[in-house]
Amino acid sequence: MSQVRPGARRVLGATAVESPVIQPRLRTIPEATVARLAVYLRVLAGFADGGRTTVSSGELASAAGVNPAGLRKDLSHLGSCGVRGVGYDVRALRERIARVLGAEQSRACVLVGLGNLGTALADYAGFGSRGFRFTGLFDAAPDRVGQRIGGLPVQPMTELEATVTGTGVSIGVIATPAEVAQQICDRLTAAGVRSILNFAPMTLTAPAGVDVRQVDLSVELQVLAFLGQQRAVPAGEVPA
Amino acid sequence: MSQVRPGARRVLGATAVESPVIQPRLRTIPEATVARLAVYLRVLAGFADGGRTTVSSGELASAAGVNPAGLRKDLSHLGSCGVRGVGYDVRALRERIARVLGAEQSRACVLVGLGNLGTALADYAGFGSRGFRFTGLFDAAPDRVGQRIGGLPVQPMTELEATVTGTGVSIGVIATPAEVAQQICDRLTAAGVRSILNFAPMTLTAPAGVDVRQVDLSVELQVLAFLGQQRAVPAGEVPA
DNA sequence: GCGACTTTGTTCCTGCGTTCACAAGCGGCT
DNA sequence: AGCCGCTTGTGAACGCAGGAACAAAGTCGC
Repeated sequence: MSQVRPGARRVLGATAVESPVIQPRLRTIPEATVARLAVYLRVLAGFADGGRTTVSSGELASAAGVNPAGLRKDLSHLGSCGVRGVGYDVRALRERIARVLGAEQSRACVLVGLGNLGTALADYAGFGSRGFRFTGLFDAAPDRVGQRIGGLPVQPMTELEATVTGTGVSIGVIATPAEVAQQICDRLTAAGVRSILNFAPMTLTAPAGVDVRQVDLSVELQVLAFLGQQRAVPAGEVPA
Repeated sequence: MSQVRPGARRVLGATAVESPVIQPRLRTIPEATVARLAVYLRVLAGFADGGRTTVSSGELASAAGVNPAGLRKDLSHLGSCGVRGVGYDVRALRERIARVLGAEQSRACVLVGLGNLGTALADYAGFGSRGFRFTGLFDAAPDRVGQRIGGLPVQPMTELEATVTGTGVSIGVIATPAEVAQQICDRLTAAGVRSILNFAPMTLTAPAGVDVRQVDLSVELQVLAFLGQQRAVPAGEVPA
């Protein structure tokens, strides 16, 4: 099971400018760990809803689909938070992870492109409960402008820059056709957006200092198809 | 990229049951390479549409957003296909990658759950052009049954097993609410589906031999938010 | 025909991620 | 109060991925 993973395997965090006296703790968290922390957060919400107050690493790992030892190592990156012999306090761990991921504060996002996928994203309840809120929806089609999706009106593309600079947007989401994705990316970065999530099947180029994450839904399907094919013909060579 | 993926970094392919005489070539392809091959395939389609007949590793790597050396290493997994001093033949390389990924043959898929996201997936043109076709759309809501989406009628859940066994479905896509995702997964696996792509924010458990890939859209956003936060406060410690 | 340039394919190496295994610490029971 | 069992946290080893550098090979120009 993999979360989309065609990504840079770079190590996150500060560039090791550590003052050795003040900061004995490591300040870098691997990207793979960050992605799993988000999953743990979701699983912990389920445990909390079920009334659990403590969980062991084994239970949590099972629910998240990972190795218990790896889960403990992931959690060790944010300091000791568990009690030996007992486990982890659900509430405290949730807050700790949320704080590290920055999910405690609401982050303003804009969404460009409200076709089927964009509409699904705007309506997706999972974003709001995880600290994200859309402050602007934009589309180039005149007949989409003015529609309300998820309680927010769709605005024309001309308003993009004003909304970005006016509402302190930190993340831009692109769900447009591939042909215009690069152009949207340019406008977003020019307006000051430094984090972009791209759903268009197109490799974006952005200035240094801008983080771009690519989600290509068909890539996931193709990896799955490869796995299935490999399983079907385990010893067969690719025909000439 | 990462597409989302906090995932197993397992090596795909046969379990090294190689007959040393017949098969001198390695039979395993790393999962990360498979994901990138799918991206190369998309980029190559763009070059072909532009009339190009040959490309160098540098051009291809630039268009795909990867390192040229890494690209050549990826391609070396499927045998020498380039000409030194010239580059790669666009057409031949496309066919080679498509064959390795199994994208040359049309694969039957079923899609369960036609909310906003499911509808977006059913309409997504990128699937059809990459060797995937939906042979069944299913939803539990009576008012959705009978609607035509992407030329296909939505069927009631009761028809799921019959369609799976009748049309030789190899991949099941789940886009339902999280509460029923596990139940759908159980029905799909019971009906013989051995590859599942899950968009519900819920960790699925499946029998051994079934490949499950998880795509959680909010995980991507949270990784992006973490990157942005890390950049904003490079020296700040998490407050107590 | 020959030399030089271009580009591939491979090899080495460094670093990260994952896993296993064990020591340390805490609660409960007697 | 002391012991036992359970769970965390960490240290070490292993395997994989990514990057750089180099040799092989083919083409273009003279």
